Amino acid sequence: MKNTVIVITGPTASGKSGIGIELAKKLNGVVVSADSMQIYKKLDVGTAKVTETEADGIKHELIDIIDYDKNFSVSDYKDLCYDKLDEILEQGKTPIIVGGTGLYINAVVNNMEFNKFDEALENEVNVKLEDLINGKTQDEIYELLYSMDKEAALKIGKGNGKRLIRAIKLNMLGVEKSSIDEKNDLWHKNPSKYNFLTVFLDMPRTLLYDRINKRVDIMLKQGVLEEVKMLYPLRNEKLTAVQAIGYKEFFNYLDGESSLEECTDVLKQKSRNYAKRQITWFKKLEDKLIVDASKSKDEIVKEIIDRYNEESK
RNA sequence: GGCGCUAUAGCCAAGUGGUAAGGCACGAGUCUGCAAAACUCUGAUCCCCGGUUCAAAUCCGGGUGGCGCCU
Repeated sequence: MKNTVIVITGPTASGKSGIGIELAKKLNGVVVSADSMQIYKKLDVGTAKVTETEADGIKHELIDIIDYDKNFSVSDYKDLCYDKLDEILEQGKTPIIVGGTGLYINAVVNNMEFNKFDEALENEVNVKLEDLINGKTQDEIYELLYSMDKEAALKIGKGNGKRLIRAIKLNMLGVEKSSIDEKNDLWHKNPSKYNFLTVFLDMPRTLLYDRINKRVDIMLKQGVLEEVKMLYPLRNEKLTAVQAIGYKEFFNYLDGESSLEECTDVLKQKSRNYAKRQITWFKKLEDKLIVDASKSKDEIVKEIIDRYNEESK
């Protein structure tokens, strides 16, 4: 019989962390984070990491696993996550995945399979790709992909440079993106060795936006700016951590171009925008338990545990 | 009280006679290795009334609201 793994998702500020901890207390659980920014060390306040007090003795995995000047990918995440799940299950504990990164959740829940490439080959391709793309306009890059893999180009569209380049790279590595897409629909559930109980914490949009705004104010009081200053020297590097919401919005303030208040408003705005994108993602998850996150923590936890007991019978 | 300026989508805003640019927000959505990223889609007949004209957001008169100045 498959082990049941609880997955708590929801937009930023919907209360995921707190629910995860409560569940872990009741189910002898360990929290496994599914957050593309909390994996970075030292980005604490801005990414709303759980504090030691909040964790209250509950172990959290896949947080602080990498330096912020390094890059990381979904594929890495999925492998690490499955390892952790096994480790926790072996100890007879309950793994509880908690996080808001849609792609990461999807990779785990739908057991997405990523191609493995030889590292040397990949490095070689990276260099060639650089030459190939250098100086080209986006339209030209689109044409290039169109000549290699028409279907993929049409699907991605002219505007999305990032994905066009990725598809070209895949092609150079000997894989047609369009053929992968055919085989592995992003939303197709590949069976995995786990039974996932996916929970989506939902609440009225206005309430959520209000909570987000308030949380930003709290982050400021907790000293995000210190972390912003730490990241500031790296602002022009191509690093994942630099794009985290909660930091880049204050770079203009440090440059002296905007006031602190203006930057704070921008951050609130960006956080709200992000929450909306997250919701779009989670709405599409299959077989999920939708819980009204504006209810009390106890009620929410009870609802989830009832369902959990039912599923793990 | 007088004089001047102004009134375009939720907000900012272009357009000064031929039938409403753009940006942001909101909403909807895409997503297979940077994903807290990147990208796509979606909205108004132009404050009100009257006039001039084949034709007005665009000109004229009046009204109303806002802004500024003056006494």
